[in-house]
Amino acid sequence: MSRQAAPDLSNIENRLNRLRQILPPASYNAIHQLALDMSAYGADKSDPIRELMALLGDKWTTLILLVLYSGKFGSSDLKKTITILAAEDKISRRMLTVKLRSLERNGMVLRTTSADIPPRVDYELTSLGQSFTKKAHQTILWIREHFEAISKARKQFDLSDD
Amino acid sequence: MSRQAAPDLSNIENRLNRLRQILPPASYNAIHQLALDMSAYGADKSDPIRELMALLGDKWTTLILLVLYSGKFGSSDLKKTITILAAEDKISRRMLTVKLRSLERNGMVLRTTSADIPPRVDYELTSLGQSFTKKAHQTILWIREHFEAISKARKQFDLSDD
DNA sequence: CGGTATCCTAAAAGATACTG
DNA sequence: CAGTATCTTTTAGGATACCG
Repeated sequence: MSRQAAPDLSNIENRLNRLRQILPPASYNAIHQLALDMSAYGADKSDPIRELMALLGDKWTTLILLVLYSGKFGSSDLKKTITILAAEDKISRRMLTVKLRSLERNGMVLRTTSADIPPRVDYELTSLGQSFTKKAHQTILWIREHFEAISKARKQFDLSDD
Repeated sequence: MSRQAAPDLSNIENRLNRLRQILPPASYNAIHQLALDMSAYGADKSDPIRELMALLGDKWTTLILLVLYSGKFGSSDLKKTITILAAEDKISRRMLTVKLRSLERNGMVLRTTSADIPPRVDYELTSLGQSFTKKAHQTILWIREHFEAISKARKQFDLSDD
């Protein structure tokens, strides 16, 4: 349970005190550890938690990660494979580059260029990226497993309320 | 390993065939099961996988879920608590409503209104929502645990490239 | 071709005012 | 005060043309 890099402790204490003032004791006790866990979840968009969660939630990143989880890909094959998996919703070259760069910057993807003719660019996951992708995959499998319950809730909501 | 609600099997077969044509056998074999897992990851934005991943990735939903994980909250306390945890970046009433509605529609949140004076509205997680929140929490803890590696990768990237 | 820069559109999030 | 409706701002994503 390493909680390294605990940022700005006095600020956290301050926030915990304010929570204690407004919440009933039961809620406060329940939220105490959570508040510590979330202490890095800040307003700053470049905060790793915010940025990586945003990546997982955007239109393409998760798909890119999952494809790369099956091995090293050249740019062209990567693009084609993603398009097929995404049910023919083509990823633009720009978006592919933008998302790969974010992943590379966060240590998830390794980009290798060869000076051959024609020049070749390959992408693969780092071990960090593989571990991250496993987490994403687990979440997706959870959603698939609960498909039915979710669909049922949607139907109920759409009928009763609107 | 329930894989219920397998959608549009012929379409999946079709896509698998096209993947086999463009990929080297090793990549194709590695991606086979993945392609099945992702077969529901479609262009349709209301697809549960896309929608729920997008929720986890947006600015407020994960925070809302984690707060509600500690119990039932009235709307006002929920708003205050989120603001404190989000380092004083206030959530607007509109965004709180929008995100809670999405969660309610997907079966994650239960909303109860009492006709008292003054009227009171409470939000709490369903058991589905609790399970979903655990997954989100695990991902966040993963990111916290790998904070250092991520920061290091960022510094390296920012130095070398720009 | 792979990547980037520029421009444009669409969607998310915030501000504000209104309703009950 | 809880929620919604409307308007504005910001950002993600796509189209296209250009550079290596």
